[in-house]
Amino acid sequence: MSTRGITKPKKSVIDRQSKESWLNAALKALASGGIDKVRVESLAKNLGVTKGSFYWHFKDREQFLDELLNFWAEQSTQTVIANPDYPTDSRARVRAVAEDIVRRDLGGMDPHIRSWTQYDKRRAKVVAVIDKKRFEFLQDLFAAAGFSTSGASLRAQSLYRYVLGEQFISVRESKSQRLQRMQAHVDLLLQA
Amino acid sequence: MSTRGITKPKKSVIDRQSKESWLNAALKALASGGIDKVRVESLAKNLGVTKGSFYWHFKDREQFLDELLNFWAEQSTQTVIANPDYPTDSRARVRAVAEDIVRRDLGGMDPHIRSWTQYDKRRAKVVAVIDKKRFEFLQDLFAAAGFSTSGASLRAQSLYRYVLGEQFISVRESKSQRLQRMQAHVDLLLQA
DNA sequence: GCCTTCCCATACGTATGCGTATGGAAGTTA
DNA sequence: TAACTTCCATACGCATACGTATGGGAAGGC
Repeated sequence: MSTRGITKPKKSVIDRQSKESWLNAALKALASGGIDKVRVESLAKNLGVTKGSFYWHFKDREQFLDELLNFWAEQSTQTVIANPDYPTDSRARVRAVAEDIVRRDLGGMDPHIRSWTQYDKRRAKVVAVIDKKRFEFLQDLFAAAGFSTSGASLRAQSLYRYVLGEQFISVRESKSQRLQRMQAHVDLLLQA
Repeated sequence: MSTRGITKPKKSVIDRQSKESWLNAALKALASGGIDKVRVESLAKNLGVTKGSFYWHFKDREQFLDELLNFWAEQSTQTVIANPDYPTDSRARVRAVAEDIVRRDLGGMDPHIRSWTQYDKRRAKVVAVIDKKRFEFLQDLFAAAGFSTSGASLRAQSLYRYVLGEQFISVRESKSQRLQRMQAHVDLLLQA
């Protein structure tokens, strides 16, 4: 995976960049101003190096953006599926997950990722895989809460669209407001 | 508004462009590949003219994009608020509107507009105004269906986020599937 | 038929950003 | 310490796209 092999981190006097530092800088730039702000010379400036470093670590910008997308995808699945201890009660679990999504702002990178990848079929497929994983996770939650397959599917879709849609609303509410809305929404989904 | 005054359309032999033809071409380009595909020389090629035309009609690209956003905003409010004959029964009206959103693909331009404007505070405000109008429209619908102010607000938010979220899901379903899901979702919202 | 206005073509200057070539400094190994 | 590897700086060529300057053709008024 890494070009550096399995050698130790190499603490050096001057700043040396790794692939990860470039990718993290890119994620930050992406979140701040979209994919248009992810420019090699701009990132280099932020990192305090020059393009020379970039083109040593990566072939070109295209390949770099591919790695960036995978970078997000890996983080994304980790934070959703592999998660801390949720309640054992199935309905309480649904609520806990929903609240966690708002509280820890999971999916906060989504609008930036989707705004970028929606016009690129190949990259959109990567996002589609994430969508599928997340959806199935939610569906299982609702299924465990006693809903039928179709009922759980409907509610999972509804919840997922709710989360996605929230990210794109231009008038952003406070976190507490969003949390309250989410709770009310989940109540609606769970009641029948 | 227009630079051409109130003179007649002037049918001429060769192709002459109006502001509207540029804006329509821009909307098409925007939908096809995002704001990055809205380039003056590219649009000119599509219209069969050169940049000379563009810079006669518009000051520069920035001002053009402002007009483009307003162009969308006007169309957007027209199609949502001023609408055909919906049922008089309040609950049936909610359903009809929801179905209409899917069927006529209202909000189909939204992902392109939002992906573009989300990093621009000034332009995001324009979108926020549209959000507000749409939301109040939906809230009134639910309020008329017998829900309290907060209950109608919650349901309007839920429905709006659902619609917004749907546009950004990478795995696009068929229109009939989406229609079915929407109906089920509205049923959930209306039942309590 | 001429002149004015409207609308566009052409050519140019400039800025940005990608990718490459090459040299060199820091760290590693022998 | 000499050779070698790793990582980056510098300088350059090139493509894209904006905006401007200028000229000119077409349509309508006189």
